Amino acid sequence: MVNKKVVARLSSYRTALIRFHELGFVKVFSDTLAEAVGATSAQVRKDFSLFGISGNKKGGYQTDVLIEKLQSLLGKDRVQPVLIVGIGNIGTALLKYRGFEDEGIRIVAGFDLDPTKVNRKLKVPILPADEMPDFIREQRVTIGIIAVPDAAAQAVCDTLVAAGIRGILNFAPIVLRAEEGVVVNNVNLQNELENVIYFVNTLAKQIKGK
Amino acid sequence: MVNKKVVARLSSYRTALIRFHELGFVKVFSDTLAEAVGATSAQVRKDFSLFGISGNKKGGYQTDVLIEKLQSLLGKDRVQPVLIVGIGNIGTALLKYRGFEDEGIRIVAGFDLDPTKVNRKLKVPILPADEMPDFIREQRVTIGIIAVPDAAAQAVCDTLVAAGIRGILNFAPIVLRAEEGVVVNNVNLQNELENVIYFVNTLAKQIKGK
DNA sequence: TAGATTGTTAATCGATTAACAATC
DNA sequence: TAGATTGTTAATCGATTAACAATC
Repeated sequence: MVNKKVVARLSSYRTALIRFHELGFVKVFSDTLAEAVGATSAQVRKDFSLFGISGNKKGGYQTDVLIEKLQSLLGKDRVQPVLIVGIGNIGTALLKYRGFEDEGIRIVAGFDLDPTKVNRKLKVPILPADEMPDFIREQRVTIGIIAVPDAAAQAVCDTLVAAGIRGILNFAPIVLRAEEGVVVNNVNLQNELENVIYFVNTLAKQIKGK
Repeated sequence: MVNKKVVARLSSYRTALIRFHELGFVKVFSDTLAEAVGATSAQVRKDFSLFGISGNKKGGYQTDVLIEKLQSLLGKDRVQPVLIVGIGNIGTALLKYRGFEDEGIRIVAGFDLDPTKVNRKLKVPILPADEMPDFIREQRVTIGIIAVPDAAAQAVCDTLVAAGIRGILNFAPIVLRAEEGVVVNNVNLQNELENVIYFVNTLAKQIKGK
């Protein structure tokens, strides 16, 4: 069954493979790939078989063919327009991040309630929040990033979905409710950091306890 | 067994509980909490029992007591010093993010190779990369955030660990190798977005296919 | 008390890994 | 051919959920 975790691994395989390809590898074994992404070779083969990707018995996988297949699975064969709501710290960082463009992800606009942030002349324009629904409909954008304060996040989510957004990457630390058929992925940086802190402290205690 | 996922849920419970507390809730049921974080009530109770947190049969959990316990588990009872390596887009966003301070996370310094980014006069100073090891040792920092380009990430990781860092939040899209006892959490924003794109595209195809 | 909720055990579900036949 | 690697099935492992006795 295809779930979030499997697709995340596909992304990792892809990143690693591109690196291998740049290093001149023409073929790659499940073993090598597994090592690069921190998985097992069985898992690599299992994942591939799930998507009908096959290699050569004894010969491994042909790097370029494999990359091609992953590209297509991950929608890299065409440009994916994405918009960002909330031009604060995170929103700005993502807006400026040059790496997306190479990866077929195009940030098409930013939106913010604060009129002083609006700037239509930028290559990626920052527009007033109330222009969002029309923009989404006209440009047929289906993916959005929410980087607003948590109190505003659900309302933004509702507006996005009503206008036609089908997938959301959410940085606000709340569980967004959206209708069936809308994909929501959450990134909670504070929790991630807390997680690290927890394990560092627990390990430190364990060592002391010995 | 305590794993990353359980601790991530503790963080979510905590966030939700603080919200409940602000709304004046004196007690909360496993049911209510589950709903707020998108889990099941059985899971909430299971998680709590794992950490020896108990409530009152019939009476649920006392909000303030519960928050207190989670705070202590998650290391919120003291300030956690954290440093950031790589003052690019993400690094800058995290450096500026005001929310950490309220959460007991103090960004104590940023580090970058680029001398034009160095600025010792800021409240959170940005220092040259080569001062990192001494800084870590002198200030006894144990948590670091890596926000450098992927080609530099492993070297930065090695330097951090050698100087005494025990936990890393890594934004570079590679698997970092670190000795046993060092905690590494990865945040791969590109993969997260790719994930959303994948499912949006697959769902769209499914609907068309019908 | 009767009803509701916890805490925990057992059952289920899902994901990962081991193993090995097929085969290049 | 002999050796190595894939592709897949079965076994294992771990996490989630269901269920229910205890009890407030």
